[in-house]
Amino acid sequence: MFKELNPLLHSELRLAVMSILIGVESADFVYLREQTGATAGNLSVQLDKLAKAGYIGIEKGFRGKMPRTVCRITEVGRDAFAEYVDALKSYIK
Amino acid sequence: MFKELNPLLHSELRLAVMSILIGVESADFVYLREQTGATAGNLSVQLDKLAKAGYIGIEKGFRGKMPRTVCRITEVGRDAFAEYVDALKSYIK
DNA sequence: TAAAGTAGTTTATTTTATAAACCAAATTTT
DNA sequence: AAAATTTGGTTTATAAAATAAACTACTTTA
Repeated sequence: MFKELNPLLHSELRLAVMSILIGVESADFVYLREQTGATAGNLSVQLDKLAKAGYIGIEKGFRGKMPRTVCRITEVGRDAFAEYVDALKSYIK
Repeated sequence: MFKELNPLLHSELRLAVMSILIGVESADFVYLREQTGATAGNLSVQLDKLAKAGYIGIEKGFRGKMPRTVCRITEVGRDAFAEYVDALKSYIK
């Protein structure tokens, strides 16, 4: 009757991050923080979880002299997101 | 950009319960437990939360000699569900 | 009448989310 | 050129949530 909701994606902030990343080539930490309105600490933790699941890739580098964290969705992440959206539909229609 | 997800509805079990109740006149505890696959303890706790928020009404009575708990969605619950679904769309499309 | 089943509730444990505190380097102010 | 502030984060502590396990109360069956 109801499909299971991937608990990693069933979280407001992680879902927002994935929602942004699915629509862009890449996005950096500051952009994600601004768009989601999350605190840096919370964002840092949630990005780690997504990365550990292989849903996103994280590259740490520098823009000039300042550190810069760039995130990108992976194919695995894209699939998981699609499946999550599909599962959601069993609840909302 | 992203609408806030009502945390009371952003829970797999509570969402499943609301999803069932929105489509029927009423449903009893056992039916909800069977349809959702939840444990009785978990269901009991989550129904309480929905009731305290005024999203569902709970009537306790008897069917013959056995206790029977009947749940029904309220107008407030219906509205909250609709708003939640609308908010979700800001993440998944 | 003892054992097992039904319909739940309460309590305890685990997991999760979030905020607060912190760090290192860069930039700005005085 | 120190001192203070800002930037870009991470780590740690706390609060909240989900879940399971244990329990209660009553009923049915053997």
